[in-house]
Amino acid sequence: MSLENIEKPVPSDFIRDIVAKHVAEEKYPRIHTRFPPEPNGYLHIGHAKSICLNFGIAREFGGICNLRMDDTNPTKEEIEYVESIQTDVNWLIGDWAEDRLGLKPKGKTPQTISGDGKRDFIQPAIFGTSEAERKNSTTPFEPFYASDYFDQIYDYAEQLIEKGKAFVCDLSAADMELYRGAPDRPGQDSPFRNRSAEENLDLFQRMKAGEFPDGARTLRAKIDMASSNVWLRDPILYRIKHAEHHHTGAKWCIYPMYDFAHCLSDYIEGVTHSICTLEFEVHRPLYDWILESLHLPRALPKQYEFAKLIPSHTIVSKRKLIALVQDKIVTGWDDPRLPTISGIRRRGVTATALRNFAIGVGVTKYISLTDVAVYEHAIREDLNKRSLRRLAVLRPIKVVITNYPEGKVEELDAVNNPEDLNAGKRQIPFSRELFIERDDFAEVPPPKFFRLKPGGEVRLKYAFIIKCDEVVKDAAGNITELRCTADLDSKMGGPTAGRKVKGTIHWVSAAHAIDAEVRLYDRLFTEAEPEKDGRDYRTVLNPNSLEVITAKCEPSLNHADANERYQFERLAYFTLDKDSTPGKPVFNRTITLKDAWAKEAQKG
RNA sequence: UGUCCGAUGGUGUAAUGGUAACACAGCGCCCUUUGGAGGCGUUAUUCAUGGUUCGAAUCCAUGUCGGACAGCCA
Repeated sequence: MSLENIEKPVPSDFIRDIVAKHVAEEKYPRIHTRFPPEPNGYLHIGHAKSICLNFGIAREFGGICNLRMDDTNPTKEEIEYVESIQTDVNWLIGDWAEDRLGLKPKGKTPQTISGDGKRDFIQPAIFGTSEAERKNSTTPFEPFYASDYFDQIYDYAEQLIEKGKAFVCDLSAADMELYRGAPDRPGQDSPFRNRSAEENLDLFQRMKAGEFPDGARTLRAKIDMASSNVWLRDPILYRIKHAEHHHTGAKWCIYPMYDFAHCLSDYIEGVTHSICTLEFEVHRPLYDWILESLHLPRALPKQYEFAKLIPSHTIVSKRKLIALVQDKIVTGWDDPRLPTISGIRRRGVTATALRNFAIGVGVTKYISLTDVAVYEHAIREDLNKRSLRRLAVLRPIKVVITNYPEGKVEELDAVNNPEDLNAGKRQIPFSRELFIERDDFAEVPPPKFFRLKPGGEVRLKYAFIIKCDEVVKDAAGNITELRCTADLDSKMGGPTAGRKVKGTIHWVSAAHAIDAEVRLYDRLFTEAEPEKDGRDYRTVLNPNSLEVITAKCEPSLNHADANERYQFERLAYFTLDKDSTPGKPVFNRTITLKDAWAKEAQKG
């Protein structure tokens, strides 16, 4: 079984309970969910939860999950985002749910079916393929687009007008706000509410034909201006926007609103369970009203809502993320400190780890703050199992082994991954002059310091036990070199190999070490809730969220593989960054190892 | 002073009228050629009040607190 396929027990939550019940009742021929982002920004960790929920359900119940661009507002959406969304979704679902991904042949628009003298629109999904198969296929696939249904949605709007359930309204935006009332105060009917179906049809067609400027008129549902639910107070279905659309070009100058387009898109695609976040709870009656008013021939989709993921020590709102990029607080959408999926990926977090986290937080209707420590645990748990161990010294100090011959080099065996012996071994060169970590030596050791100290002994990982004989300093009193003697019998297999010394430290041979740029990433914010009580998140930025250093690495790291994950022993997990060039590797620190000594040292 | 939704250890979730459990975090111990990983142990929980019931985290009522909703955004 591959690492990717090691999964936690199947989760259970209130939505899955509902789905399981529907499966038992055979309510639908097949469970069909969808993940419907608006292509107006990059996907982030919150979307990851939604992706895992929707694809997870498809996977557990033998269903399909469509990827759909919810692109009904041309002024906010761009192709760049459409592409990044596809990349991120494919990466996240990987071989976990790739065969549940519902797509369609490129360019395909809904079929029209006539039965009982009634039109019906259907946009079926193709699924059951792997990403590799799709790439090699002669027929290109693409995600679904709400904008592919503009003709059908327009048709539905006319049907509503004919039924007397929608009207063209000439109220200005300001007047409409006045007429809407407030949550605790009823609204008033629009003076245009009782236009005839013929007049409405004519006006709506002229809206489509481009006769009116932006904002001049809207198409509104005729529901109830006195409803306690503001979303039922004759909500806008269509607005005029003379704007080019990234997918439909200049074809339209009227665009449906989210509420009108979404439920109908779900219906056209045969979605059974339309899962969204809690803020849409109050929209649900409208979702149902539109579908029921149209008297559609097939089973209607139902909307279910869950609480979105709010991770601590970060921000997730699209607007704020854009600000971080624009203010150059981070380097771009894929900055490894960002909670965007592209940033998370670049940081070195695996799709498996992100999924385990996103699934592990559970699905409820309670709005909670998820401690970033839970996320970090999921990353470490995954990386511990898969990462290749390597020796690297971040902040070097020179050590000379005085009883080791000058010019001698020996290759020592080192295990690649103690958690997976199949990962094999490699050899590391050892010689007279080494680098060890500055923090691993203390001239005046604090209590419980297990590392190198004057007159003390420590184990060099995979090598000898050494003893510090002399501390060499420059004129300013800075330590420049440690002179040590090795117990030459103490290496693996040697007579004194079993000798117990309290500490084991990492090292590299000075002559053989390669330099690598290492980017040490940390949390972007120092506070769990950067914007708590309306505070400006800029006041709680972590000044140390990125530190760039040059590290001394064992030679094998010259051939580091971008698809691998590495643990620099005793330090942290790293992955190769895309900025690497041949001979000049750049490593990103994904997450530190747990550091029990740091905790202990803090107590003292 | 409207409608809807919610409340279980420090945090996040489970228990679907029948012993309040799991994970993270914390603390302690064991083990360790990573102060990692692993193992063992431990601290700590049902918003309040009333009701129904043999029995309530679960059902009902009232209250308290928190959230969502008044874009021609999604």
